Amino acid sequence: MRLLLAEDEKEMSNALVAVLKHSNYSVDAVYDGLDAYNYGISENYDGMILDIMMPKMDGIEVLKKLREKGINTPVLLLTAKSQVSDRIEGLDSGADDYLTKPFAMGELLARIRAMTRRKTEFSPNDLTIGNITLSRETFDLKGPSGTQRLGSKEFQMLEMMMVNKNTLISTERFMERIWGYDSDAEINVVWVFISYLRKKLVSVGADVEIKAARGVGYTLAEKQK
Amino acid sequence: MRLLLAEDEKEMSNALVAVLKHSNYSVDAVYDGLDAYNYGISENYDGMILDIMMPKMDGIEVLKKLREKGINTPVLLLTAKSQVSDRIEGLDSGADDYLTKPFAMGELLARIRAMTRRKTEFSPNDLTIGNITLSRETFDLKGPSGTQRLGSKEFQMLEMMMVNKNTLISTERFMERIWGYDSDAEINVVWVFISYLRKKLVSVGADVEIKAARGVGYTLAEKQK
DNA sequence: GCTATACTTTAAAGTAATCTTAAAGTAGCA
DNA sequence: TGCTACTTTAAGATTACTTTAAAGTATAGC
Repeated sequence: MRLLLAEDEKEMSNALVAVLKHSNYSVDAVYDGLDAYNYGISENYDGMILDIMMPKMDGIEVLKKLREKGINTPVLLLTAKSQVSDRIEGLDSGADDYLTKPFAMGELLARIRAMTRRKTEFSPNDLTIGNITLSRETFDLKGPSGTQRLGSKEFQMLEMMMVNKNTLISTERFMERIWGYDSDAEINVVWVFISYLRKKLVSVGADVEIKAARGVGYTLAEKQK
Repeated sequence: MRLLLAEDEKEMSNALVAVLKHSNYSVDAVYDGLDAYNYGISENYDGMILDIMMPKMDGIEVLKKLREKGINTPVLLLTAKSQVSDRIEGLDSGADDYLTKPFAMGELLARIRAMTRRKTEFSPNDLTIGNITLSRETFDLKGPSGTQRLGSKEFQMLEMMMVNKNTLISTERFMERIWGYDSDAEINVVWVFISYLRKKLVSVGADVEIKAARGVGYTLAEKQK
């Protein structure tokens, strides 16, 4: 799960990023409303956390503009004021939830889970292609000859490929979506995980394979016989 | 037993929390309808006490929305008015009971007991999975090679896992449901109790085991042979 | 009200899974 | 043939979980 966090107070932001990463989210942090909008419009996120008070453009404004553009990523608003008017305006503008500062981290996590769950409720819990099934709940990859538990990175990569079956996914897209813009991981990480995935696919007896497209990226497709 | 109390008058709320905690309930207190809804939807409670007159969303509205979402936690409504119309609407909306202010604490406690009993009446007294049985009455865990008495925390954790056999339960969910939102216990408490439980499962000769899903949570499942 | 006991929590040290990097090997293509 | 892009392996660093021990709290029986 990839989240965008827009919060201008550095300390607050850093603390939140730490907690969110710990809870298995990939997080991109931005520090003003303009960046929030620019990042948000990429549709690379499963959820966004927007502070209302921010330089350049306030959170409600960002939200309105994104909704105008047809971006319906779930949004959780953070507000320092507990004023009802702000909240109502936020919810009217298409926010999915809001939280008043100060708040407990546990509550934030619960709200994020609820928010993204509502969204993903209709997307199936198990992905199936050929003779393999990937559980979004347990990260288990099942095939005719066994089950393998995938790590978080392996899971995210395979999930992307299964959702976009037969479609080419560029190495950069993997990096952006899974490691985030600000990651300094080498490109070669993607190659390594592709290798791990192929090994696990073979070990569960999959009839699908990951094909490389030289200079471009990877595709998941059923094996030819 | 975990209760949610939604009551906007601080003094009243504090008094109720004190009495309820004294009667061995874990209590989360919220002070408006929106929070009542947000907390209630987590399904972390064995019962909810909702004041009808509350800011942002009244108790009946909260109840209706929760029932719409399929949450059937028992609800006791508190009303200052003794108007019949309110009561009828409340009961129609899926409340299990109501109480008119002012009321005696003793009566409130009795109603809560009755309400939660009705609910748990139909859930079996013994949970069985594989070759182990957990008694909800005595907190005894029985297996082929012995019996172990579980502590309250151990019991609650194992109960959750047995009810949700083969389903992953996140560490956060354990924390929320057993320790509550406002607890400041470290996450590591969960790990410690998982360890105690595993030890007791082995000692009674269980053919089920608790599997960890790194970064996510735990699952109870029958052992592979 | 004291003491023994059981239960809960914290802390810390040990273990294992996962992630990242580096480096050596292989294949496609000019 | 040689360049580049990918593949694989292995080692190290990091993180997450497991276990143990000990300190803190609550409870029951005297």
